[in-house]
Amino acid sequence: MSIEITIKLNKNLYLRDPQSSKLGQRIIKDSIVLIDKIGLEAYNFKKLAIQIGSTEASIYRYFENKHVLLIYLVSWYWEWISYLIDMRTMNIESAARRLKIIIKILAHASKNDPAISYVDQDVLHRLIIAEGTKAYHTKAVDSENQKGFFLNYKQLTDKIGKVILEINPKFAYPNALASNLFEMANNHCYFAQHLPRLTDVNVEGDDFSEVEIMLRYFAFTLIGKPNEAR
Amino acid sequence: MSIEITIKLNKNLYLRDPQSSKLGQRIIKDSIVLIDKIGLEAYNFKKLAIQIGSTEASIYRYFENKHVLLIYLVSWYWEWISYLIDMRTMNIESAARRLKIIIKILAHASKNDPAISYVDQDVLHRLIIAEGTKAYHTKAVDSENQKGFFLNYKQLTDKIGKVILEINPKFAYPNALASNLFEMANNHCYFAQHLPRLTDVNVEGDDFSEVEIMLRYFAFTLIGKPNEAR
DNA sequence: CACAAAATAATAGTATTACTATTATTTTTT
DNA sequence: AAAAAATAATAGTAATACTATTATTTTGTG
Repeated sequence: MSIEITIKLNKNLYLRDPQSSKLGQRIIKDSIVLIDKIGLEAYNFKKLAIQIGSTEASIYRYFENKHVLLIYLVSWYWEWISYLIDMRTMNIESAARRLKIIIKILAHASKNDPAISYVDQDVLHRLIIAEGTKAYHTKAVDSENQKGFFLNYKQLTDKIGKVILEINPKFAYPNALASNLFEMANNHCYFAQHLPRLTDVNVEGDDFSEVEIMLRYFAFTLIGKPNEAR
Repeated sequence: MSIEITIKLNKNLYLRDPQSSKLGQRIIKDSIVLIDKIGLEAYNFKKLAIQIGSTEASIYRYFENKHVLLIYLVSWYWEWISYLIDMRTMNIESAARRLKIIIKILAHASKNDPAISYVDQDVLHRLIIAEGTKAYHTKAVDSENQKGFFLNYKQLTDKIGKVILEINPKFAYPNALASNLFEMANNHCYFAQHLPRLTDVNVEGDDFSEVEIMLRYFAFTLIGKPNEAR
């Protein structure tokens, strides 16, 4: 017996719910692994079909195309981070302490949560770092936004922004700082590994603690409670 | 009579120097316009060839593929920003004043400089905002990095980082802040226009002054000279 | 200015990609 | 056990991302 947590996403993101069947779950699971392995540009439904022993046509009955599938994966990540924040900040009075926990989650994306078996969260984290922003950097942002494709990111930003405002109700840029912490977390993990001159932090293996420390310094210095900065 | 400024880029970025011929210059000029218009994904050398009344094969003699061409355009932008920084901060003693000028340049990417006729800088700025990060978010980052494809970004980061250190030699994250100011400038222009809930700034038309004010606030608060923050 | 060399254009062709359609087979539901 | 739904197998199309070949035009040099 075990608890399965299911992340529910906007119905516009898929044609058939991939969580509702074995094949659907394999599409998600193996897409994450395959995109991580060969990159979004080289990835396609043909290769995925071969990987999971199915056919292109069957995959197309779940997702319109690989771009929407990417948005599905990214949304899944946004929603999962949101869930982790709720779990781990529950019952904590101090907003500053809650923000520290949030920053830890953003930087480490946490180790695999066995409650969600059909997604390898570490690999997904790598994928988000490498390909995440492509989800919303597209000519169709506005129409996709109208369909609610980016709602999970907005809600996550709201959530973090509200904690920031709790710490300092006069802070002028709660949402900008919130989304920037998310973007920075991903960017500086990537920079440390591939373009180290663009950052000052080191990442050894999957130890992102320097990123976490930097984000904490940035956040608390900006919000203006210097005594909380450590 | 007039002065023409030419931006020289890493020779690995092209097969034949596009600045050396009419056709090459049209490839650059029209690529910027076409990518801005239809987006990087829909853009290809066939459409570009039709646009400039040439052929695919001719374009392939200048650039290996559209990805490398994108890196060329982004490098051009990085180098141009570097040039603008040099020009406009020349002879200014105060590092803080120099940083303010840098932030203004990052946010506005300046209006068209008639000294460079074959690139529409406003359109290029839009392109960088929308597609810029795709240049280095690719499976081949490491090998492309070795070929020096991202040198201009690193040099720009260095340059800004040094000014930051001049203001506060004890600041621990000069390069991270530098690259983050660059990324934030682009991101928040984009967010304000397409995903406003991810930011707190407004952008009306091409007036990015709120982005500039926010970046100034972030930078000077972090660097730690609060009296300079305005 | 004439000729060689280089660049470009025209044309054609290939393998892969991003799909759609049709029908057969298997699985699920009732 | 029959009906409905999902999947697999197969085939096909238009577009993409190139490469190759040859003809034509432009440019550079003696």
